[in-house]
Amino acid sequence: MGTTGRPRSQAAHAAILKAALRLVAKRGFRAVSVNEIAAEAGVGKMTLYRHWPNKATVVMDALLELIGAETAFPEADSALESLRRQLYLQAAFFRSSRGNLIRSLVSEAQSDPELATAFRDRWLNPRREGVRQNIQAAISEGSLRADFNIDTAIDQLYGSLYYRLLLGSGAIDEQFIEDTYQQFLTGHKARQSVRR
Amino acid sequence: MGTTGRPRSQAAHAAILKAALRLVAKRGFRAVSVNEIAAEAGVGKMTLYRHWPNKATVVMDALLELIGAETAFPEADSALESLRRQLYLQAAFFRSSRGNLIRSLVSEAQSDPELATAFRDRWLNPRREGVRQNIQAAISEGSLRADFNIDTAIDQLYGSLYYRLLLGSGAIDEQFIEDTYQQFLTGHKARQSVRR
Amino acid sequence: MGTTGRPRSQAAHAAILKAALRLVAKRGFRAVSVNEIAAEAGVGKMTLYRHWPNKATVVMDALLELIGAETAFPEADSALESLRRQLYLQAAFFRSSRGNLIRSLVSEAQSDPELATAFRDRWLNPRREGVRQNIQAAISEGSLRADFNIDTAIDQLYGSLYYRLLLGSGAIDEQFIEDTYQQFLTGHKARQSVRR
Amino acid sequence: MGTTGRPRSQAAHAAILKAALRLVAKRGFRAVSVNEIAAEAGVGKMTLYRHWPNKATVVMDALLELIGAETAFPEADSALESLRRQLYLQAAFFRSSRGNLIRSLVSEAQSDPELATAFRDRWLNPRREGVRQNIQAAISEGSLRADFNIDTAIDQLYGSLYYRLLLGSGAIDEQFIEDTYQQFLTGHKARQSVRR
DNA sequence: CATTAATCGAGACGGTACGTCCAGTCTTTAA
DNA sequence: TTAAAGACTGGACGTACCGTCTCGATTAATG
Repeated sequence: MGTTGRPRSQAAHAAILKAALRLVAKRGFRAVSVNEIAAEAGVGKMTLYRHWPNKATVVMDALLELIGAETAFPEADSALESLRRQLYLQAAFFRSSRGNLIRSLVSEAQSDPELATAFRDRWLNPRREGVRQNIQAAISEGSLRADFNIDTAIDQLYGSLYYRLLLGSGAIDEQFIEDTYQQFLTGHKARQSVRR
Repeated sequence: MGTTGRPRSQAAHAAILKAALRLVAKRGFRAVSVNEIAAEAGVGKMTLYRHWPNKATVVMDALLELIGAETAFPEADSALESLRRQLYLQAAFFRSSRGNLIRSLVSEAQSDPELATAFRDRWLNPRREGVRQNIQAAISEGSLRADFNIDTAIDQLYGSLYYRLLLGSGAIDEQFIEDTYQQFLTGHKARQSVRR
Repeated sequence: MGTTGRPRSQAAHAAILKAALRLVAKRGFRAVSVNEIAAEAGVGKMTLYRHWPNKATVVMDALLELIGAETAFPEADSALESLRRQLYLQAAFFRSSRGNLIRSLVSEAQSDPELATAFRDRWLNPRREGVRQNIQAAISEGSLRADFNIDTAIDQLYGSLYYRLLLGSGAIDEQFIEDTYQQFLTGHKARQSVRR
Repeated sequence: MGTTGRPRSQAAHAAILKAALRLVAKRGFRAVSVNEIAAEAGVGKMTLYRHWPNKATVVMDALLELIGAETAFPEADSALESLRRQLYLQAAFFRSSRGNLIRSLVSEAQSDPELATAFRDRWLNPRREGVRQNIQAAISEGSLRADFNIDTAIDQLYGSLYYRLLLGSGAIDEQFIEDTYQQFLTGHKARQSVRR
């Protein structure tokens, strides 16, 4: 009777994501074909398309499932310190070959509105939400002022990281991150003393 | 010496740039084919490929030759005011359909290192240089401090604009620009009073 | 082994041959593009190139698969009579629009050695072999002498048909065929009387 | 009358024909581009097109002007012997690399009716006329019968040469030519004794 | 001897076809 | 049923070459 071969499916799912991650991180989205991803995963092309509607979505999921946790908010003594450490984490991620996934997806999103929406909804906004909560915690802690537009602040904080990732105008190194963090702090810290 | 033979047609050159600009601004880079650009320009495909090595460089040149001057630095009473107005100008450009050229080129540059280099050398860096000179003028005028990394400051200033253009996380409206400018000012103004 | 995967579509194969035959017979080889053949067949260009390496081999196969049988040897009371009838058959074929296929292939073969070989091996030689066997049968029947070079005789017999097809120096009509046949007979018949 | 201006260069004319002959004989018509011919002749492409309307016509003229005389009728004691020697001459020409000119022109003529007409009118028919006159001389001399269709006889005589040239079914060697000549003789000689 | 006007070499032009490539869909056999 | 394999349609790409056009520079015959 016909209930065979199902457990293979999850293995295929994982293998495809892993292959996509590896190939795109190494060679970039455009240089990698769907056939290659399927072959690298030891899978038929149809299996890939049964799980995802197109190449971009595979890479999107690879990003979320395999390295989404890499940029989670680290624990720290204060909300501000947590924010700062996350900035360093994000920078390390952008510097690594995995930064290619972000570059690829942003690139494709320019001509694929659905991907753009998915990238915002599934990658960008969750991370922004984390930042927002952290900022609000810092406000509650009295470290930051309360009278600024948080969305704009987040754009200013992370915009320069994406800028350097996508435009390659400079290294995303510790000095750059520290300067960026300090600039954010200068603009938004509460009037009285803020440690560090 | 290349002094013989029929000279390259400036009319064809210009027609191709104009067609590329129009089509890419309207429909986006990927949706426009080289054939379409050539047809729209009333030109053979080989002529296009004789003038440029690929579609991306055509659009690059269209950006530089046709709208490069649009974002030049406007005159103003002070260096700071000039900087602020240029920010508004850039924002207006990004909001317009021509913003598609920037989105397209940054997108393609992710998989085309030569284009990436060309975009930095021919578009980004000249504009950054303008900003840098303006900032230095503002420092000379005593409006800004002198002890910060100018490159980093420029990335913070323009990074959020490119971020919103490419990620679509929010409108590049006047409020956003004003906030961004003020944040820059807060972080870098000279200790004593700065108007506006 | 090549036992997996979707098999090549016989329908596409047949549709391409039919389209090629129709278009080339009507308009000639050079005037027909690969795109047209594919479109007429309702097929993607890649399918055509997956089945054949170029336009010429498609037409070659169309000739062989669709009209190869048209010039088969007809039954007759004697070997000589069979030979004569085949000559008439070939002439009718050359006069028809399908003669364009032969003209096209011979034309292309002048600049395509592989095609030339294929045309000889797959079209010319099998037919020559048929003629040779027929001639040998006629020799056995005592209608023809046995002391002539058969290859040369075949060239003399069919050469003038191809000559008129390719050079257009005169009609390939019944009179011409009859004269050609009689000339062959005069030169090669057995010494004693052979009627017609 | 507009008889002023720089006269056309006879040197250029000759150089082009010579280049065309050399290149086409060596590499074939299709493999040689007009640019190459012009370059080889040390001439601009426009000069070539001012003298001839297209590539095929150049080669046609090269054939006629440079090697037309090669196949002229040789003197001989009898009309028949002259005919036979011309056959050997033609065969030698076909065997040489210059046979490529004939192959090229016949090939192109299949898709170029004007060229086909020109080839018949300027190459084929003059030679056929020579053969016809020779045959008629042989008839007058009493060596050949008078009751056959001369055009058909010519086709039979030369058809097999063109056949071997174009189809490559066998060598155009002395044996072949001799057999072909004898076959013609057998079919058309006068009833009484004919020498050789 | 200067003028004149068509020619010259060089090479860009419009147009058309070619053969390649890949995305996303479909179709077979095997398990 | 689902998987792997790979053929399918569709459409863009970049190349090649034809025959035409446009330069600045020649070159004979005319005036």
